[in-house]
Amino acid sequence: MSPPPGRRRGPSKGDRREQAILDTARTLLARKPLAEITIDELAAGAEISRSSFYFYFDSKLAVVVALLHGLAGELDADAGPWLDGTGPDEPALRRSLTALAAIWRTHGRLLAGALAAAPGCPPIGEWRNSLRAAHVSRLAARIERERAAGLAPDGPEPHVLAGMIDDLRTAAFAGATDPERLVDDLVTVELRMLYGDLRVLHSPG
Amino acid sequence: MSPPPGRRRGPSKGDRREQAILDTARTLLARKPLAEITIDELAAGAEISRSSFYFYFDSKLAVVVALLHGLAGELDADAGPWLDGTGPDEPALRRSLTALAAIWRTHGRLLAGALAAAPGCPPIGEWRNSLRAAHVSRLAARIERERAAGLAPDGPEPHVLAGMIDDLRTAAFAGATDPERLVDDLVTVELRMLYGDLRVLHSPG
DNA sequence: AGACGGACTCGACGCGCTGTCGACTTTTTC
DNA sequence: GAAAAAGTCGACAGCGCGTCGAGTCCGTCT
Repeated sequence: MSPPPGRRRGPSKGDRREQAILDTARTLLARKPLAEITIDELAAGAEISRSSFYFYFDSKLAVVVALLHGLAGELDADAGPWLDGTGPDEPALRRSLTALAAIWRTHGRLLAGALAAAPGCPPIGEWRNSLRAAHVSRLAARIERERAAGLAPDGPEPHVLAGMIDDLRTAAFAGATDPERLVDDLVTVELRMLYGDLRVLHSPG
Repeated sequence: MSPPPGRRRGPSKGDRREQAILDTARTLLARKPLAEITIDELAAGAEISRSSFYFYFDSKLAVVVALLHGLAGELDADAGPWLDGTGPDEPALRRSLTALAAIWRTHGRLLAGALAAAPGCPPIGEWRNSLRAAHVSRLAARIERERAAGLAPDGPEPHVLAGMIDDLRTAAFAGATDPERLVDDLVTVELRMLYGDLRVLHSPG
């Protein structure tokens, strides 16, 4: 065949193998948790020997990192209008959370596995931290704006509150079998966390 | 020495060894995460060989389960007044959370390790689930009472909301280096989740 | 053509940790 | 003081990981 005419350099054999490993990982993850997947299986799926696997990736976790990087962009999808907006803009928040739920639906095992492996695997830990930090700092900025404008009540230091919201999302989605069903409740709860005021309630009498 | 006179049956040699394993586990856990602790170390700490360890426990996780059972009681400490009370009783909630924080301070590594091992280790998973279920159902009952009395606004189905609160606590404490410092913020946030009303806010003008 | 080098492949090895087995010693019991 | 129960251990087998060095394939340069 020799290098195809029109374009120089199609994907080399190695590139295709690397892809095959990634694909196999995705396929396996759809079927079982990360912890139960072995390098043998990954290699077998790509039709190479276990030792050849190491030519492409340093470890199973390195595969996960590669997979994760493919998701980095998607994870903020539709979050902009909410994070940059103002006021208890319920529809914007709902759109943001709906997009997140969709990701958790398709990549739940990957995300759950990554989260579980994060302590004890620096690269994954850093990935998680940087994502979390990005979200937290944007949300914290929003909280500050809202408070300064008198739109939101005082409360926990903005970064702390933002962190709690991020944690709540992660915990909720990680534990959910049906992410989309959580969205409405998450919307309500997050808005309360941000804007909820304890009005003194009418005790009976 | 022979069996001591007054009381029948002091702790047998085996009982003491078992204790020694448990103690070693506690000690090691104070120093490093569960995942980095090996059966060898546990056995060495109790001054027996690795194979003798298996006489006492089936696995490292079985030790964790034993440790966990010792905590089962403490984990509800001081939660009664809050869970059985009524209204946004901030002091009661604070006391409950303060007690929880203290447990996370002393047993954080154990709890974090257990949580990480829960998927993939049925006994630990069950332990976690039963604890969670107990808390969730008591809290959900409280939510129902409050709503029926017109003291709390409507919102997510009580069990779902209670679950979110439980998740939030776990995530927050698991990630914290200083659990006690979280208590005040958690109090604020939980009260908002339960009682927070979105009053329509004065837009400027 | 032929030599070179980089991309790629693999079997064999050593390691660390797990869990089991069977034989042995110690302690308890009657 | 003999039988049973409790406790102890070394040796072994298994699994999954990561490494090493030898070998093949393939395009390039001269």
